[in-house]
Amino acid sequence: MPRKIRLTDVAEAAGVSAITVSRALRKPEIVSPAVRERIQAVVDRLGYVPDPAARALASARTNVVGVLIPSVTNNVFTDVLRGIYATAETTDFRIQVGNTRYSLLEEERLLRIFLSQRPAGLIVSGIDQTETSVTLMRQADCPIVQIMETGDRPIDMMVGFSHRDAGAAAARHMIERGYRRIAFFSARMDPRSQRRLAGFVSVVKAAGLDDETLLVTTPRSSSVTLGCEMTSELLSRTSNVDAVICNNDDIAVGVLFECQRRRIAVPDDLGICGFNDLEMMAVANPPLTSVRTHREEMGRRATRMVLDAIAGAPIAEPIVDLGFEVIGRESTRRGERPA
Amino acid sequence: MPRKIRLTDVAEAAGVSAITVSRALRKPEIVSPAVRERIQAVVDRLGYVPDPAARALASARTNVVGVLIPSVTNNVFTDVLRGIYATAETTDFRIQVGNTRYSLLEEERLLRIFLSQRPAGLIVSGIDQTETSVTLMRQADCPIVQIMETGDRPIDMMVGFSHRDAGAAAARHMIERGYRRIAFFSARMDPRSQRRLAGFVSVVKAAGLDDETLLVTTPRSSSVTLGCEMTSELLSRTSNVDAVICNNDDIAVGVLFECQRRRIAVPDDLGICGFNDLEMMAVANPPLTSVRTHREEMGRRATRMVLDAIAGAPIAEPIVDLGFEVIGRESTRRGERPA
DNA sequence: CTCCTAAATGATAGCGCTGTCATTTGTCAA
DNA sequence: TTGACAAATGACAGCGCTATCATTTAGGAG
Repeated sequence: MPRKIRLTDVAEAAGVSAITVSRALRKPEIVSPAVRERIQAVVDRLGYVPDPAARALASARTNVVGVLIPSVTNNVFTDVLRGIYATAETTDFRIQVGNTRYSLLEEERLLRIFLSQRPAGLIVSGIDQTETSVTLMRQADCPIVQIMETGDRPIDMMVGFSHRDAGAAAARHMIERGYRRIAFFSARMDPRSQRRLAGFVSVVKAAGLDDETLLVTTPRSSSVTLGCEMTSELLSRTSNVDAVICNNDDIAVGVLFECQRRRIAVPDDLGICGFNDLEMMAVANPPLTSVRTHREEMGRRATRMVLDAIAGAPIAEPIVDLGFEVIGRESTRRGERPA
Repeated sequence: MPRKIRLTDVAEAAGVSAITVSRALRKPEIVSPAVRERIQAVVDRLGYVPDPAARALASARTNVVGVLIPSVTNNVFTDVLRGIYATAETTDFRIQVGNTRYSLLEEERLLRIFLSQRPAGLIVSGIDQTETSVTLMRQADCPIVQIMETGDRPIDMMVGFSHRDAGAAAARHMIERGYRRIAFFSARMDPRSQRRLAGFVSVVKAAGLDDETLLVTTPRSSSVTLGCEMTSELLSRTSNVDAVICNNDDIAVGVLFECQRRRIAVPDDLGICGFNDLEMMAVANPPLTSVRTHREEMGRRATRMVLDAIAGAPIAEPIVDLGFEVIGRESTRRGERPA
């Protein structure tokens, strides 16, 4: 293995000082074009790659953008991650993912570790950090974007949407489509799920349609299986229900499968609405209504905001609301019959 | 923001030299118990966290384990990732994921970047790296585990299973269950998909059941939608088919939805078999047969192998075959009728 | 020409830690 | 008590880069 090429090797070969090479690489515009090109040629010829550890030590700043998410398997976050990776991979910045497993304390622990490494930027999920976490982040001198939801009082920047509004919109959709006995299925009550539920509740209450027996929740994480089980549980409790809003698409698919098994007609006997609008919703049988969210775009946007802030660009919008759309499909297209 | 606590701060407070603190943290056993405890107390009190950049620079070795995977959204890899994160998060090592997007050249590029950072270890997907990548990895002086599949000639270590055997086993299962006109649906023909197809082909050929018109492939990435479309395509081409083996579970679910729409009876008119045995397969209607693979365990195992090797432990088994199981469910449980 | 200013380049000193070798301390046999 | 050897600890240099300040060069104005 040939000895590692260092900055000084490049400098020597190009006939300039080390610091000039350093500058040519980091801020080309402050080096004269002639020198810049000569250096670039040598860099290419020798295959020089800067040592990130040395850079970090000397500049007290790494090229790492930390990302804290609650799950590395949940579709919602992997979609966001894809957007983050896609945006970061054309730059010199590396993404480092921390998995908080829906624990605010684990988030705090990871935050400490990340911050001790002087990250270039940080992307964290949600707006419900612990007091300590918030303090840590306020003291941090790197750009920070909170993703997944919006709120007032951002730590620095935010990209997301209102989960409360989304839950309310789903409820309104069901009511407009003629459903009256609307159940709500929710797994893993993370803060965002709770806000969607709150939005749902506020709407059904206002319409005089609220009924606590129609709420099914569990701390287990969401899955298709869970959708089946929740359906069974609800139906064992009451048959007086004509629709289900699911806090996640996989639950909705589970409800659909269970309905098929029990020969419950969707959408006539039971309307189904999911959340996130995963790809499969459109091709299910029948196609399932869902609330579309913009997960990949959220990742892209958040990353761009961090990178812009690192570059010192002024932040036009510190809070970006990406919105959502209720995509009404056949699963909530009820025939004309008494409500 | 209080000044960062350094090693020397701890050393001073504990009344020892810096190097002793360094040793107490990295190799506690070579420091006397009394001193070790005194140092640990000071570390806790001051909240000292070592600077990874300085460590990396001084020791020419980072605490980063690089992971190269083709996709950050594909379920298969996110499950593996979960195993990797779970195993790594109890250690001082950080995971850094590189997304090759199924491109061997991108993989090579990322490999160069990763290796230039002197990673503690590397986990790469598959066994089909470019010549250059292989050379780079052979020259690297860190442990490397290839995951997802097995083969002879590992670069260093391997954890996976034989995709060819898995494809063959699925084919055998269908034949045993009485299917004779067995189609094969495959998206994104990555090397592993191709090997599963090859295993399938070898079995149907041996049984005299091979028919090229029953092969449906596409470079598009797999999805439920794709399963629907492939079903339509196949049926527009021929109706002489009694089963489908899908190279991915989401395709299988798509086939199921399309069958439901077309009122094709599963399993009597068409048997369906997926691959990976995602959670939803067991609760679909009817439950879908699939080939179960051990993705999370693969991630855990690979990470443990890397960590053990870093720690200098002898490698008991450099090649670990995790196997697979055909989980026969109702979707391939055909009633008694002429084949 | 000279002087002044800005642009370009360089010299120097670390960043916080660990590798290496040197020194001190402790233990035990003779 | 002494010497030999291992265990424990320390001194020092330097990993590869960049921040900071110093110096040189270029480009006009007068």
